Amino acid sequence: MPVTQEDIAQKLGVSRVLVGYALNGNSRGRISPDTRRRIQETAQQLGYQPNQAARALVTGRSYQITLCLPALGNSFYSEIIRQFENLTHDTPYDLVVITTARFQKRGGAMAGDGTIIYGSGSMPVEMKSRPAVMIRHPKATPSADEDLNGDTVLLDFGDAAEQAMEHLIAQGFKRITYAGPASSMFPHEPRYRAYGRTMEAAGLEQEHVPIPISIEGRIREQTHAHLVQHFSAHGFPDALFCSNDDTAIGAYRALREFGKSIPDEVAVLGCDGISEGQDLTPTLSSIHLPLEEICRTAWQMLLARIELNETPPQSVTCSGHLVIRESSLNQRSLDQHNAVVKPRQQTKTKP
Amino acid sequence: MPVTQEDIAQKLGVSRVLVGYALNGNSRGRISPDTRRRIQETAQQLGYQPNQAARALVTGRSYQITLCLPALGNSFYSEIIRQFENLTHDTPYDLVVITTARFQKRGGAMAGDGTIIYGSGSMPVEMKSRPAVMIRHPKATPSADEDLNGDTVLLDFGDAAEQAMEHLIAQGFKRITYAGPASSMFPHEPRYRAYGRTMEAAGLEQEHVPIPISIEGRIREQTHAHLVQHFSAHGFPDALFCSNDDTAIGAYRALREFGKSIPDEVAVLGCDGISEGQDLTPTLSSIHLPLEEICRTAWQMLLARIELNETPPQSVTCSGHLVIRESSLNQRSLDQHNAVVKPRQQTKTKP
DNA sequence: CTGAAAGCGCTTACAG
DNA sequence: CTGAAAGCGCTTACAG
Repeated sequence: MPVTQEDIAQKLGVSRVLVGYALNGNSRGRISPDTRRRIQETAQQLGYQPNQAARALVTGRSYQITLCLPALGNSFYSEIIRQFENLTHDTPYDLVVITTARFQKRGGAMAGDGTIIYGSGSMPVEMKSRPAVMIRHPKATPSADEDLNGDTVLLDFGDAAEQAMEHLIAQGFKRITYAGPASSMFPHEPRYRAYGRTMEAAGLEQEHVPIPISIEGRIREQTHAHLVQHFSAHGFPDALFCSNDDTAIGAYRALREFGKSIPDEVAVLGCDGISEGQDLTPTLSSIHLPLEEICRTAWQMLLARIELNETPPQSVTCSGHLVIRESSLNQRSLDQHNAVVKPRQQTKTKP
Repeated sequence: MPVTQEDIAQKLGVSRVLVGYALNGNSRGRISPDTRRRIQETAQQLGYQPNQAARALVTGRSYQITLCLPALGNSFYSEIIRQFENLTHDTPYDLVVITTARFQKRGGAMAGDGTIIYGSGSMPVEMKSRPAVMIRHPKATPSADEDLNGDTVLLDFGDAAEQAMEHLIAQGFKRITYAGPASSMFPHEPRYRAYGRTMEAAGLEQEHVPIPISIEGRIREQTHAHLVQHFSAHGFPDALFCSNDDTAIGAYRALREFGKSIPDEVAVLGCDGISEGQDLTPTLSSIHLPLEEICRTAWQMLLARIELNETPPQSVTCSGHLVIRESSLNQRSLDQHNAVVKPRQQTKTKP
């Protein structure tokens, strides 16, 4: 059985309240230094650990923040966990990581002082009374976004997605395919919309490949499997515009399996800007999200909400920006790019 | 203010205990179906959420498992989180993710029902009384490993590391360098030891590159920076034996920057077997850890320990195995490998 | 079928 | 400088 303050009090023959004061130390001069020392020593020696549940019950604070993610099969989510873990560093908060599915099954009944929800859905009703902030993409309709029901960090891919598509078109690619989870294919979705508009403006034919994603698995594996089938049946596009980087990586796998080289035969452009992109060959062009800023903003909003629940719900928008690397370039651009970025590689001698 | 059972009881004019019974449902026929229904409806309508702290205090169970990791800057740790997240699926447990540094600062005072600690250190004294399992590498001395002070999943790289080194030597590489965090360089460390023994047996000169790692950063970035300096000063080895895959990926970056092609000019072999390895070019040879098995074993040990604290501490060993992909092959092996693994790529036409 | 009581371990205001 | 009391919200045995 764990040691309690009571145990320490009995052993020392003092009241159990005194022990509490001595251990927490916030009692200006109420306790003689000697008594305090004796109590602390005994606590140490008995291996006393405060019961967090009891403390949370009486203070109303657990010092836990729940981080609710759609799944863990996408690298991007790992980077989010890492960001929030960093943000806890100089705070007393711990991170409880949970999937959206479980969170909903639980009806939002969490032990934490607040919740950060990443996802495209809307805030669960249960959360409205508790501190929470959503990080999400725009909803199906613009009007739905106006309906703020809590603090929100809105992810905006719109401009960057247009730029990405214009870049692809400027490279001379004609058959450009949009690939991604089916959930990223609805009219108001910024990437989907940018794709549709630019393709139409350029007079090009659209081609959508919705990837069936099961939430337990890894996106890149599911994408790989699906694209292999798709390519077999429909041949290869000039370029692939992927709604996230894991999809793009799945596409790399599939294309490599067919012996198609990237980007000369098929160009690929991703979205999210996971750091793994720069370790791929070729390096992955992508729409980068300012992840550090996004997470820091959400964190600060949540902490403010926990401290004082007065202010009206806020919404902050964070925009992605296009980062062009190798995977989306035509042959000429690629040569130029290499001349600038990798002068040393030019001197490489093939055996 | 959150709604309590008391609020429901008052609104309905029943005792507050009755509400508790009605809501938890484990009172065989003690409550009339009608009353129960009314209570449940009111709870719903008031937005009642059980107070987890109160529940934990009285039951002595928080249904939280603390997962303690050295840091989050290594991809391998993300895969570990993912494994444990999967393991929680059909259980009532949530995962609290915490770094070792914080865990120690806290003196191990965690809210959870049990703790899983990944790392090479020893079990903190404070944990000995509470359910915990360590996943770790062998310690500095074999005798220290005998001293079981808790349930342990021991990671064994020994045989696989010998095989890896023999493979590298068989490929004809002479100057083989051992690179990795300084923490992976002590005499009894299986990889370090295997390296030393095989190099000595082959009459080759040893070369160690300890990478200075700060725990907040990402291993691959720190490795990259350090290896660029190292290569500038000492030139290039024939092969790099890295004590983890993130180090290997950092090496990829550095080598690429010098225009060195892998594996023809410098071969690379990693350790851990993160899934990202197969998306690299060339695909990464590595010592794969059976991560799913490791985590499942730790999870089951911990759950058993939480349910019944009787059995003596157990230790299970999980062994890594060598997976040879492209990055560690000499030119001839690589050609053979490609002929077998990627027949379609042979027909690829370079523009 | 229902109610009143005890207690989990802690913190915090209050009285000496 | 120290002690006794109240109460956080819940669960669980027990008495009607």
